[in-house]
Amino acid sequence: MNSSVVIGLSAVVVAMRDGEAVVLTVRPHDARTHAPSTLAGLPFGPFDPEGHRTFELAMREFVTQQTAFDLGYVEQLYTFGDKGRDAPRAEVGAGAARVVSVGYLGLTPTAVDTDAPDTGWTPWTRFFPWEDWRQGRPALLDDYLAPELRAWAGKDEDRLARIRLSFALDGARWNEERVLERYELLYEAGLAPEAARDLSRSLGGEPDEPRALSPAFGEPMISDHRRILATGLGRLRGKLKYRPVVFLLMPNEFTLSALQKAVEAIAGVPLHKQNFRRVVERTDLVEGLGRQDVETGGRPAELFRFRREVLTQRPASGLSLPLLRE
Amino acid sequence: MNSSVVIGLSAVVVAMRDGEAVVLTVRPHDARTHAPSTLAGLPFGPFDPEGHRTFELAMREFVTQQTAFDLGYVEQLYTFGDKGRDAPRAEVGAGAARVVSVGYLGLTPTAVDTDAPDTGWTPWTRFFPWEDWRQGRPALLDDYLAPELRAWAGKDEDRLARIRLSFALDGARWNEERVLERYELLYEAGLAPEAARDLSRSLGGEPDEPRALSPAFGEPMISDHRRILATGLGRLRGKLKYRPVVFLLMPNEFTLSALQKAVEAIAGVPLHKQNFRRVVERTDLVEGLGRQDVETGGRPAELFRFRREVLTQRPASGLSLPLLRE
DNA sequence: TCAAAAGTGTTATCCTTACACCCATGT
DNA sequence: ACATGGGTGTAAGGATAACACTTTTGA
Repeated sequence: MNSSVVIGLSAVVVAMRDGEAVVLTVRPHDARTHAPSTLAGLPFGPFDPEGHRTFELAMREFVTQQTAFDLGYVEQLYTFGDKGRDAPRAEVGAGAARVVSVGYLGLTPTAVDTDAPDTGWTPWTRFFPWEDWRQGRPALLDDYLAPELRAWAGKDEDRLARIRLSFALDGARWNEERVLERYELLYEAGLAPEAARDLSRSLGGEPDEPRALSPAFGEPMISDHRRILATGLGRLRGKLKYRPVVFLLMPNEFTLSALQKAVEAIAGVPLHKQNFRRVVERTDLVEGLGRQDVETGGRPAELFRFRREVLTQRPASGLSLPLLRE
Repeated sequence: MNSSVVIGLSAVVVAMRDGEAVVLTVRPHDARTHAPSTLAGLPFGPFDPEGHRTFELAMREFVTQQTAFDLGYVEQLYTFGDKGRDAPRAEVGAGAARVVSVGYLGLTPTAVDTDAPDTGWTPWTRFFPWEDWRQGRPALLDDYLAPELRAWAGKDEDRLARIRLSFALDGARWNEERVLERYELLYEAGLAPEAARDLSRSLGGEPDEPRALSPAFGEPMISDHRRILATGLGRLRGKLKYRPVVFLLMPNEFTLSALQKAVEAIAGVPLHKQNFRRVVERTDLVEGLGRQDVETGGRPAELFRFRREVLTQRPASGLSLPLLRE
């Protein structure tokens, strides 16, 4: 049989929904039983070398098909080609082909519900609960992750150093961008259910009963989708700081608090209110509209809009993150 | 015939050689005539879905095979899949397959000559002369590129804005990171010989006699290799600022001037000597060795080494670029 | 002694951080 | 009136940018 390569495209589509950052997820149906998968996945599909002129066009087509949803901003994330972590065959439906996944990041201001079945918006915190530091250092980090990671590392100094740096143990500073590094460590340590699954599949045996893991380790996803999601979140967190991408997630008019909430929801850290305002105003990226928001409580807030013009005028950087000390 | 996908891997391998930044290039032989190509290319090869476990391992194997050279640091750049810009079939040797190229960036401190035939180190300035602002704004920008680009844009305001921003026309500030954007604009405008070649190939005709272009437009490369190179240079320029990657290009011991020369050669901009020193010293990334360099002229300089330790201790950012005003 | 490159010192300015306080609305 | 969230002012500290100057070598 002629072994070949199949390219799978997956999308991390991010939006804001009442103050929370959410990703578009699907529950694909099993080829035999037609039951929807118990695990969530990202919208995905095979790339057709005949029909599709570029990856990006193919991407947009899939997402619209599967989710009845039109993508706005799109960028390529990474291409994964490791053996043993490819998408299950059934999902792509091509004989004995090796699957290579190209991940994409999409941002949209409208988290509209779709009629498409088994499609919905899920907060990313479900998949990476340890990444949310908005209420301070998450307790589950020290209670669940750290002990297991330390047990895995044993006396291996290299592993210990990686754990400390990635997960901010022993006084190391939290770096919110290293989402992928952290997920990969958990995977390597066998603390992601995906790891056991991939291993048993590559050995050709029946799937192991996955070790019972606390919800602290996050909800697993289909195939290598959690890895792609980690890549997307990390990229987005980095990009926030040097490109005005938050605005792609905001409606046309928004308050500064809503903007701050959005940045916090993505970056997963609490920000200093006054200093955040200053940062935003100094950059000239927004413009007050003079009008005010109908309130939820407290003094009404002024509405602002993103000054799209800046994009065509100067290189426009993003927003620095003025952290709020605990 | 069963149309399929072939994955091509290409490497942008960068090193320093007497103060210049150089990339590893090959001149592949024609399948029929066996004559080496007149155009330079990057080291590349097809990915074997059977034999290779990961892209990165495959990469390292190719580069070593083709150039008798071992890679150090490696990172993935981007995956290109556009129809019409794939590698010519002969190069990869697979029937009617669609070629997708995965580009990689490699950094090495030793620009050793290899015995491998038709392999060598080429300064990147040959391919992107407009990217070198070390001697001030390059004259060829205003003399050759700008007029042609403006002619192409005509009255199209969107194109004009892109040109102005990318190429720093009409008072816009030069942003050294946007290497790919600039190359893509030149390609789109038909000012890269590759564009005419790709167009004639996709129309199935005989290759057009490429329009005679001044050397100001840079030396073309095989396939989409100049695009991959542009991606690599842009990525490296960005990375300089937030990761200590320059040190991967330096020998174990170096002077601060040599370090500055290296940063300047990569970033393509002149830096302010005193302020550069301050930046380097403040970051604690280097350590004086007390010993001095045997000189080429002038006062001997102290030798420094990169403090590798920092990498395992804290997140370690790169070096800011204290620009030297003209 | 002079050119060339290494290396030091100092200042103004701007950005970040931190703290304290006032304002407008709903209940 | 008071709780809630919106919004302002200001001062300290650190980083950057710009300037001028001294030191050590080889020719």
